[in-house]
Amino acid sequence: MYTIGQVADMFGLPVSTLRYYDKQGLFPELERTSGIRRFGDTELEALRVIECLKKAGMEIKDIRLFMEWCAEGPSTYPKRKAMFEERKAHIESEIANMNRALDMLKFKCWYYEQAIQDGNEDRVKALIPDNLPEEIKDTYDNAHAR
Amino acid sequence: MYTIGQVADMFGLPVSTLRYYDKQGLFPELERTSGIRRFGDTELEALRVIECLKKAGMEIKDIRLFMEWCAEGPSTYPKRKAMFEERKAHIESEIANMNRALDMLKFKCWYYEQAIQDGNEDRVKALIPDNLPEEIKDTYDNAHAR
DNA sequence: GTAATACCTAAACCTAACTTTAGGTCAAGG
DNA sequence: CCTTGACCTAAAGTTAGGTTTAGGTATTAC
Repeated sequence: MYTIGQVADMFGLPVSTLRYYDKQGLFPELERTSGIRRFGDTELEALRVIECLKKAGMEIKDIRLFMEWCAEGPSTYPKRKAMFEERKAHIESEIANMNRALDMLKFKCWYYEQAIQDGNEDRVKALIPDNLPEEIKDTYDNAHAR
Repeated sequence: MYTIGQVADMFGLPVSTLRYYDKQGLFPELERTSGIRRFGDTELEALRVIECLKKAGMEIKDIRLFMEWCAEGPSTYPKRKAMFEERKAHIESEIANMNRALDMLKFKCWYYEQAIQDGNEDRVKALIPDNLPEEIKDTYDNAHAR
């Protein structure tokens, strides 16, 4: 059994965050001795799950929901799977978006590299082909391939 | 020249958002006739830039900074490039993080798929190799490769 | 002539996930 | 005895990027 301060040190989290998680119902089994929180294995495991699911961009209310489903037993396997499938699809589309943004940024870096060399944007502007430079300028590769 | 409502329709943005951008100093050249905003080519171009940089996760204050640098001329090319380089590095590390989260989610989906088939988690738990199941369980591929 | 629109402002509200503050209990150390 | 430090609570504050509201003007439609 650990105090809140010990757990905070173990996980590198502020004490206030742990109290906040508790308030959000993320430690439903948490015990207290004369008002003081006592963190046991259940809570440490819960914290590991929380850290993991937060990395996947899950909101606290969803994490709580997931934990409730875990407590309910095997009948909630499909719900839990559906939650992760939905998260997976979401993350995949976010990754795709970020890759598009990344192409744009690569283009911008290349563009300013040229502009710095030339002292103006005239040549680099002329280099951009008119055919593909719409929104997402992955024009970088095109321009770069010259 | 367009009114705020026309621009809102053109970009599919709420009028309130355009007024908010204006308040944040994103249309420094914006003209008014008797109090009413008149959006010209400069502002439409600014909006295109804004949409583009927002997709790259840039904050409004950084977008404003970028626009100020653009107005200052060629001497700010290095600053602008540095800003994009920093963004690029940031996005790249975010993509790496999300790929790690994605591996975890794939594992979770696979895990619950097995659990649903078995009606319990006993077999699937036993399937997870002890060697690699630490934080980021890309164990999915390992377990799946059996 | 009045009702619906489109525009304007300032200021309050919203969400998420915390953090900070103010005020209080309790045990150990000097 | 009294100060320091760890714990507690409730409530207010923070941040970003808007959105909503309340209140006002001006034009157009019937």
